Amino acid sequence: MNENFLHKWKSQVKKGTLAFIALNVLKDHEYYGYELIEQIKKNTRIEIAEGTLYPLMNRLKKEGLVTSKWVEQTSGIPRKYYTLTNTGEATLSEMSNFWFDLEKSIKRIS
Amino acid sequence: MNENFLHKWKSQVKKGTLAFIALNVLKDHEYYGYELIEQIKKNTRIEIAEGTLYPLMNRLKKEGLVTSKWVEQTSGIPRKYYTLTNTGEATLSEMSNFWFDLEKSIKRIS
DNA sequence: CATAAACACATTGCATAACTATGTATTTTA
DNA sequence: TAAAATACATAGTTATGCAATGTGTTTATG
Repeated sequence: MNENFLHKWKSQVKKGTLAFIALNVLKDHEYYGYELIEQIKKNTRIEIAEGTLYPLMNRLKKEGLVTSKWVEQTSGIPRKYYTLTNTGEATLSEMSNFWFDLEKSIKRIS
Repeated sequence: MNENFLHKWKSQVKKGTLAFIALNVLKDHEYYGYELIEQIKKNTRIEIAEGTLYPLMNRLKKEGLVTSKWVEQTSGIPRKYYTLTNTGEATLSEMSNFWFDLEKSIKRIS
């Protein structure tokens, strides 16, 4: 029923949500980009395209919410690991407040 | 803490969410635009600018999720009332599934 | 009584972010 | 030896929230 609208809508809902999810996953563990995609898929069944994740992580880095470091591998391509900063943790906390308020509001009307 | 990022982020989260909220509010009651803004504010504390709501309702109408009818007032400007269509109800139901799945996923990682 | 605020509709232009497509390069599997 | 998986990245398209602006009516207020 209105498959096209639903498809577009789901993509719109991901705006902002993906940043929130990525920060949450990085909260208690550091991951490199490709691994983050897998972790998010495993934990939330949400599939993030690489073309979505890498620009997202660059934005989060630019905003000072995460830092990154290159880690050379004994074999293969070096991996870029992301860690939450203090600002990142504080910001995530505020994001959680907003998110759970929104949840409650939506439960109230649905 | 990163007030600017938070501001932008909240605006991004609203993308898609506002359509979901508007449809939910229209589920058991028909409202006109200006009234919808008030109802949403009252029930969710979320403030939608008029420049956000009117284009949103036009999109929902174009997608066939709502219909609208002008109602003349004995005094004052005529009001445009919105009603959910059958397609709108069915689509809202699918949106709810996606939303509550997303909620659960985020609870799992936060 | 005049003026501001609230009511009620609408559009334009900007900023942001997800997604598709594409690209590079290495390693593993079939 | 070719394909798939790993691992990074960017460019262009598309959708939507929001500020600014516009029109016109009704109600409150000083």
